[in-house]
Amino acid sequence: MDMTVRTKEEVALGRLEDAPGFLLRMAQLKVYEQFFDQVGDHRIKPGEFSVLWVISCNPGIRQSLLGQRLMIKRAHMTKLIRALEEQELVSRRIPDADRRAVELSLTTKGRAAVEAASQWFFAYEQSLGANLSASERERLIGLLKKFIGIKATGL
Amino acid sequence: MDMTVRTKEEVALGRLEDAPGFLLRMAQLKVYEQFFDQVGDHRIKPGEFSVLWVISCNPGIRQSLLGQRLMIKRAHMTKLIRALEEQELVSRRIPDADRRAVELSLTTKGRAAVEAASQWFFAYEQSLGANLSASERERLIGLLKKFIGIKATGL
DNA sequence: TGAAATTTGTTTACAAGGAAACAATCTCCC
DNA sequence: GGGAGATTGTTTCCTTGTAAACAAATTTCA
Repeated sequence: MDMTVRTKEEVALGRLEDAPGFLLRMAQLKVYEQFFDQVGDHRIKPGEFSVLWVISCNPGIRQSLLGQRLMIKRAHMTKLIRALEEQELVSRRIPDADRRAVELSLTTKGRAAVEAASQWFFAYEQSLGANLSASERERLIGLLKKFIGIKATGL
Repeated sequence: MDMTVRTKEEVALGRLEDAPGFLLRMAQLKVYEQFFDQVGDHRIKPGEFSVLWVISCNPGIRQSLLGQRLMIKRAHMTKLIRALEEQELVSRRIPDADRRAVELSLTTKGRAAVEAASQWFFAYEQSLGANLSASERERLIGLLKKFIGIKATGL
């Protein structure tokens, strides 16, 4: 006799199976996996894209505010912005009103990069959740927005 | 006149606001933040707990299978298991049937640790999504399960 | 005013996690 | 049987992200 499990589907998860934190982690890992399958690695990564996108939506946004909104810690944001600056996608400006702060904008090259990347980025986002029906997908998006505290319109 | 945003809520996200991959990332970051606020850092981390828990649900499970189920890469699993072994929570056994493989079980100490940790772990999981109604929370759990490919019972 | 406390960003040192190359073992198929 | 190829786990190196200490500027408030 042999009690050991053999396939991934046979592995018992017990109560973990209904734990939202665990499920969110698994969902995010699956999304990342799908990203590398689909988009490959020779382009802007999702994290970088979100930073560029939000700067393009909010020109002159302060680094600290951008970090708060995207839940990126200050130390990491410094590195991200430096990397984007070295690629000449982002420009930094110290405002006179507060000389500790940094205001971020896209360069011309940065705007072009966001324009190009948003094509495949949103196509990839659209492809996520293909195993859900359209209404389930909408409902998931609405619930996630509410979960993280973005006003869920309608739902 | 001054066009710059000042508070987190004013930051425009544009189309990103409806991108499931982005929302999942934000949700997971929020969960992690809440974990450290609530549980503190002097205990087992969520990732470690999930490994211990799944071993306890599937005694003798092979390392590779555990990794597949929890979407943990082999290289990282090696480190995790070694750390747990050094804490004498997990024991490794090379089966005769396949001497490449490793079968994992909990030690007595490991079983006690899971028993104790599951108290606060599931309480913490229960506290997630407190800003959702009970039915919304259930629906979110069901949709996440379907999203990641665990059979969603009912929903 | 002017010292104490706060905010903003940077630096440094570290933890979590992944990719690629590797060694050992096992499976397949001639 | 025995080689080609696949699987399993480990090691090494690298990327991503965090924590803590710090410097500079700003705000608070006696």
